[in-house]
Amino acid sequence: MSSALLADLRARGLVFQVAGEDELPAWLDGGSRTLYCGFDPTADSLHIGSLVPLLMLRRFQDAGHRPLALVGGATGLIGDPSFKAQERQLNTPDVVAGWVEKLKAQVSRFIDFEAGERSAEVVNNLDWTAGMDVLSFLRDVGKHFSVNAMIQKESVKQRLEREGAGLSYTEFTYMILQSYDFSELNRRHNCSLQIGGSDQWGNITGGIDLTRRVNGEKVFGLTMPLITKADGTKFGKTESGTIWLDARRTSPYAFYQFWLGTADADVYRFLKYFTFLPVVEIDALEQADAERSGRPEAQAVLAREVTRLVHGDEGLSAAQRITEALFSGELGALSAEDFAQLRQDGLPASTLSLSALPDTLTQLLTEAGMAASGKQVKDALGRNAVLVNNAAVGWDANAEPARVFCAESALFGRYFLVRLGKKKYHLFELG
RNA sequence: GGAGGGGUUCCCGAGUGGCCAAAGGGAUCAGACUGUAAAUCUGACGCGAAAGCUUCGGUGGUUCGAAUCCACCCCCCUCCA
Repeated sequence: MSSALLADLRARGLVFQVAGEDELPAWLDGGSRTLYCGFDPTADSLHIGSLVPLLMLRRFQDAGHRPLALVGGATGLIGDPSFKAQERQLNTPDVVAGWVEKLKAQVSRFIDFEAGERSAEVVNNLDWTAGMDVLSFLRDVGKHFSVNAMIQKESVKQRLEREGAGLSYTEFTYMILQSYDFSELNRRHNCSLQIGGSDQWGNITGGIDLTRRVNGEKVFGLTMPLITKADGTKFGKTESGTIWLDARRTSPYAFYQFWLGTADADVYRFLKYFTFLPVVEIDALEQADAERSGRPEAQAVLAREVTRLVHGDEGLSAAQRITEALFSGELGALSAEDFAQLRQDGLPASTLSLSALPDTLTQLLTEAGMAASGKQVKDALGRNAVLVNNAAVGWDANAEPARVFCAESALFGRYFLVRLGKKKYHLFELG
């Protein structure tokens, strides 16, 4: 059963490095095992960078194992230096504690807590570090670590070698804390496998070594590859910033759109990473797309699957509803109820008062958040890239917002759907 | 504690008295071409509709004029102790 899991993970390209490679398949096949992955609270929500590990926990659970999601209430107070170019600023304990609670809830949506023996659990490393005193830490944990070995780790090397950067003792200690987590989870929960992103390799092997020394236990590690894009730009960022898992930060519609915009060169790989679709199905889809000319179907499948995983069926249908309405080019087909629904569904929207319009369109659209500055709106207006209810508006109208936004041209007497560029929409409702 | 090197517009990085709102690259935004893809080409890119206003770690100073010179302060890095 479980060596089948490993084979599938490999086929998906999800296995980057394995510690204990020779024995891992047999160990997994030998029964229901406990594994963990850590998520540090660096914000009040995880972003899609955490999606691969989260789904990985689920993949293991579906294969009969027991996942622990560790939320780093302690490590989040320290900051992981791994492959970070600079020292990070510390957040206050109460802020981190608040984020821990948010992440707990978020993480919980991806794993099953009602699965009998393989039921998932959320743990917090603050539980076993908060009460520890410095001397115990130094004598019982720190003594097992060789600084000579620690400074050899790739993850901190650039910080140690690079001119203009540095590494505080605090962040340097991060590795020890995370290693201690592994040994504690091994002791408390018989957890014997840690998974994480490839940047976590140094921390994971540190934990493996410590667990062997203090518990005398052989434990395993597995890392997933860094998600890259074919064009070399960073995955997970877009014009409007990070793609978050929290619907309040990134609406299901924006989330769906993000995946829909995946490049052809990346989409089949992403399907393997981010969905539970069988590899053979994905390969078949790739084949079909290649044989057909024109637009591939893969992006739509990817967007649908991932949006459903993160936002559920409701989030998905809201996202699809908006997408359909906006990109079908048939605004006329929308009813007044549809507009109300779009706003409900998370289409960026705001209320407009005809009697209190700003002096210029640039002001109006900038304030609505459609562009970062008036210059961008100006540029768009000058290129006929602003459409109000599907009618192009030119730069000459900039000083006369009242001409564009008048009661007569409002759809259903109250709606203005403004499009800036190809993809940015904003709904104004008279109020 | 000592010596040296740094802090420039989102990032990297030029700029050492006026020609600097500040080269170049990246990112980003818009246009063309397309398939809400990529690549390519074009334009924008401190704020402002404009007049104009505000920037080069901070505070003062020199000067007709300072990112550039001076003083003090803050922060970072390297080496020595």
